[in-house]
Amino acid sequence: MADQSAAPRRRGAARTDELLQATLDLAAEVGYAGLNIEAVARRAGVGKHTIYRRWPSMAALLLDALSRVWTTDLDYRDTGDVRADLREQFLRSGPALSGPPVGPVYRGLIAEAQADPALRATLHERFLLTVETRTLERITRAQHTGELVKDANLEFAAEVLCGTLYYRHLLSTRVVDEETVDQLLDMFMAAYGTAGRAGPTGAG
Amino acid sequence: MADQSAAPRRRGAARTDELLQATLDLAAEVGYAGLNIEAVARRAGVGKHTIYRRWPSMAALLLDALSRVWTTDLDYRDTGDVRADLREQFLRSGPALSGPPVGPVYRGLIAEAQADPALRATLHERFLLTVETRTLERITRAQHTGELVKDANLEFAAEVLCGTLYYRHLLSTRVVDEETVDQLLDMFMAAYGTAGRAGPTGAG
DNA sequence: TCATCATCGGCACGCACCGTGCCGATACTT
DNA sequence: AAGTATCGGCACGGTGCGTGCCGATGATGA
Repeated sequence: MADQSAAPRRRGAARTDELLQATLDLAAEVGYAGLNIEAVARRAGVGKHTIYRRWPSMAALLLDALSRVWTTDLDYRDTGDVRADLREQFLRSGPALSGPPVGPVYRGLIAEAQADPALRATLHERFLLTVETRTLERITRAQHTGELVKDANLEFAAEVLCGTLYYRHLLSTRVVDEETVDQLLDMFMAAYGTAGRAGPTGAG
Repeated sequence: MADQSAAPRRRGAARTDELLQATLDLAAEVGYAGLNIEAVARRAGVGKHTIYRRWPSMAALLLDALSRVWTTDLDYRDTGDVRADLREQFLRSGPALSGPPVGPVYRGLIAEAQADPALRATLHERFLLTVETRTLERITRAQHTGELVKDANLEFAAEVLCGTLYYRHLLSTRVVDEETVDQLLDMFMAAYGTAGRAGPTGAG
């Protein structure tokens, strides 16, 4: 409208990128409520067909939009101190997960997933499970270096770590702050850490 | 229609009960998808006004409907063995939480809560927090009897226990089975239990 | 007993969004 | 330059929302 010289009506992949960006922008502005296909089309100055040609549903669009910004360097650092590395990652991912545009999009997907088991599976596989896997990789290395006990079920431990944070973020009204993360890591290290207990080669 | 002698058009509180029951029945049949005010009205043979006069929104109706069946004796037993009592309760509440009619109603509330922060707070306060509080009470008694260490942050421990189960039930595609509960309790007891470590009055 | 009145079920409305079909215009392809 | 796929715009039927109006029905009090 204001500047039509900047809108040469892109096509194909270029339009796809613009649509994903428009979805994220709209989500950041209006939240999940008010986030629907017609709104995205209006926002992007696009016919609804242009969206439906690319994604079969709002959920599919949200999945791609989330992928676009969920490249948040999810890889844990490895300083040799597993607790410090987990702490840094948890504190960093908190605002990223709750704030715009990820928060509203994530909430939208969770909402729609409640009525769609297939979407729930996809959401779990493409995002929740990825976070768990990254966490599992990091704590597995810590197990190899002796920071964590040998016989721990780390797969489940990773689920508890991530699950607790997701529970806070998405289901409760609490915030994930430093105190939360420290308490979570206290519990984690008390359950699985080798410090302050009989070592793997020690007595008992 | 089929038998009008059994439908003497109740009023007031009696109708309210019938509407809540109809909501639960419908939720059990069609799940969260297809659960809306018009469907409840049709199912109950009722005008929409009769529902709107009682509840301002679908979410409010679902909250009351959930309260109606969420009286599932949530009180933990106290056999003196905190792990066994938690195990029993977790295994019992699993099917109750996932299956009909609680599961679909719960999913519906979670879905709507994603677009409504006030509903999210109400949901957390009236249901999630209640479960956490019951758990906290039970493990606090265990702390007093010496089953759990003195300096543990049990409030957070209760959140982790419940949060992990809710994460499984509502966000992941995994099931909460005996193995899950046992792993969760392994972690819990390893982190907070007094068995197998220096006792509160012992050395260290 | 009978009049009164709040509540009831039924119907219809405007609104919004869904997913689809059609149209002429526009940007790429050959 | 000709051909073609994609584009934006518009309109449609369908569905659920929340509200208003209607006559009927069940409770209430004179």
